[in-house]
Amino acid sequence: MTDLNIDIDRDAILKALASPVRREMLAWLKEPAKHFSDEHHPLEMGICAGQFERCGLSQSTISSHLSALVASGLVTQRRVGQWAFYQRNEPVIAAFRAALDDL
Amino acid sequence: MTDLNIDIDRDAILKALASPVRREMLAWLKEPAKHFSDEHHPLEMGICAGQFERCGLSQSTISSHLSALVASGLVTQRRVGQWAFYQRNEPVIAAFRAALDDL
DNA sequence: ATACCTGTCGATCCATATATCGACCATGAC
DNA sequence: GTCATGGTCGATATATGGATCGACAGGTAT
Repeated sequence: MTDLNIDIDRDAILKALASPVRREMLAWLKEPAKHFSDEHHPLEMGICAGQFERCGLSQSTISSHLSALVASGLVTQRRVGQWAFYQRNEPVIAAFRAALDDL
Repeated sequence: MTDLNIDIDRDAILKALASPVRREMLAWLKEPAKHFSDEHHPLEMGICAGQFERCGLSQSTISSHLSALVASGLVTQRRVGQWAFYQRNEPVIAAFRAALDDL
């Protein structure tokens, strides 16, 4: 089972979750196969930043949303060459959910 | 079986084979697993250009040898992002060997 | 009204692997 | 000798995805 005692940054996480766009991104990452189909990269690597352009926002806006998610710890980034792949960080998400009980 | 009637560029091929460096590169590509170990890319994609730096030549020299091999048709190039992967073009090699009988 | 924060954009910057360029040297043909 | 050719180099250019920057608009608090 996952460790719920990871130290998380509640502030950054809540700030990250404060935007509908970022919440939707996080949801997309939950089921990559359902929302993305990248013929160029296997899904196991995570979702390539460019794939998010489907949401209609500009590259720069997407990049900043993604970096907010990464900064919060909710999402991890993996760089491969010129690409950046993103995945949910489930342990952090679980720990955050657990921490909400202390509210 | 492979088709030996592919039209090949004898001139370019012989020019490519005229250099010991290029012949060695071609030989390395024959057994990728034996000569290369790239933890970053699966061997099935071919050999990444950067891997050839082991031969001690400069990047620019390597690049020009590789492009001569590609131009000759003996080798194929596959671009993936900022990388270029190379593989032997066995059908062309076979056709060339067959064509040598007409000398 | 002013100040502040967030989201957004276009433009620009950065990082990286590869490609091209210009110069030099050695060799062989003439 | 002169010339052309091929290999080599360092320096520079290219390409591309992503990151950062500066400006602007809308909302909210004071």
